[in-house]
Amino acid sequence: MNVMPDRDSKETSATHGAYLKLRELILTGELPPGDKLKIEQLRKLLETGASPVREALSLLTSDMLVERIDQRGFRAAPVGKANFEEILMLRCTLEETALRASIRNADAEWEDRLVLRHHHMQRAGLRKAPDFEDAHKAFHMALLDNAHLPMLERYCSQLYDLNIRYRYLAAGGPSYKKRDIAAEHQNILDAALNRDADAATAHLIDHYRSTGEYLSSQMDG
Amino acid sequence: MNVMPDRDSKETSATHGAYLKLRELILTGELPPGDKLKIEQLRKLLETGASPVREALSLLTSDMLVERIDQRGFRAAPVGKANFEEILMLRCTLEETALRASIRNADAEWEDRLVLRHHHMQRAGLRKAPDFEDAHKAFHMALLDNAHLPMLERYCSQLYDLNIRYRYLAAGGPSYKKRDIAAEHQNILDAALNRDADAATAHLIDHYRSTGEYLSSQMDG
DNA sequence: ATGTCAAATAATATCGATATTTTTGGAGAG
DNA sequence: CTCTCCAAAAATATCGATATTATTTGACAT
Repeated sequence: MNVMPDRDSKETSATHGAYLKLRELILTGELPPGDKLKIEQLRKLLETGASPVREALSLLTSDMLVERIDQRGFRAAPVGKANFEEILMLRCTLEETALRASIRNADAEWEDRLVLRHHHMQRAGLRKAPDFEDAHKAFHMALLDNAHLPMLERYCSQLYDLNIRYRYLAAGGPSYKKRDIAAEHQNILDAALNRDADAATAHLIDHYRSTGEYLSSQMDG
Repeated sequence: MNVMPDRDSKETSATHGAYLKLRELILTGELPPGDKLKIEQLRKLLETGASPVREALSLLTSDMLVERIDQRGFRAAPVGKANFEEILMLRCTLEETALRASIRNADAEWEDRLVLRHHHMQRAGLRKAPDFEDAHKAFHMALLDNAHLPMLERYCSQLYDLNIRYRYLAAGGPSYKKRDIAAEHQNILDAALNRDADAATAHLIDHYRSTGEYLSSQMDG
């Protein structure tokens, strides 16, 4: 009658599962940019039907990680220097807007959230934990989420993910230079807690520009 | 060698057809905000199968016109004053960025395109043609497309569509005050042709803010 | 009356199979 | 030897049906 004693705590949807798995594969470069994504091949890889795979791919086009060519299937989104630089530029513009709005709405709960996220990120970083990537994103998104601007947050989250992809492609992993990144994060955090919007955005943008230049130099030119 | 006297502009895909039709229905308010979008109901309305409907709805979530609730189907995205104001703010920020980049790349071909789009929009407006809406969007997008920043263009296009929706919801049609809108468009065009980025963005933002305030006043508060 | 629970109903998510379309490979003509 | 065209193969898009999950209904006890 039924299949398994399934643990109800988790998300039980073939489509959503396929979405998360495919997203991971594309972000890490295991499905390389420009590659044709054949339904049958993915169906076997993810051990599910064709319908969930198709829907997951459709959802990934929203995130600009997959391109859909009508009547000709799907492919992993291509990469390039121009694309990378557009992402960098948009992140600077949009995250500055979001961060300033967040600081404008600053309150005690937000500060608590920031401190906590920062702490978790530090812990994960020191232990080289595999969830450092998640903690890093959580900290950055926490900086922005007090703006209460859901569409802007969505854009920033999308762009963040697209940027992760370039990090993996450039370095083969999340092991980009961790030297003074801790200090940069600390500067952003301190400025945000001081509610100094100018300093916070300056530090944030410097943070992006410096890692951006490092990645950009590694690309083709 | 070739196929048929069939125009290549014709899109032969049930999914894409359903996408265009559903998009239209949501933008014009025929499928009202918050409404549950039942597959079976849409399947009959669009005279197609369930798979194309599902995929079209998935694609519309990218455009933020449809919300997907896992295991509980789809619904037309809700509306609200906060949402409208976020759209307005994002449009001002993003279109300013794009317009400045467009002007930075200004050349003769772009100027020609602008003049042409503006002319077509005027013609359609005077004749109250039903394609004024399309011509209006084409003019506004032409202002931005010389930036050669595809993601930014995509965001602007999405936000433009979301704004159309509020116009229809507020007025029951595209008949918002046409009084001095022609003059506003002329000002934007002239400034762009003069490659005066400051003036062009100022006029563009004024244009959005004034129609924005009109719509905002009509909403709930 | 009212709140709870289980059966009935309705809708979604998924599967397997088929129809269409694109791509591939090779034979024949120039 | 190259190009064109047609048949074979592969892949996509779509359909119809089923299994799963959410929602409603109504009986029953409090």
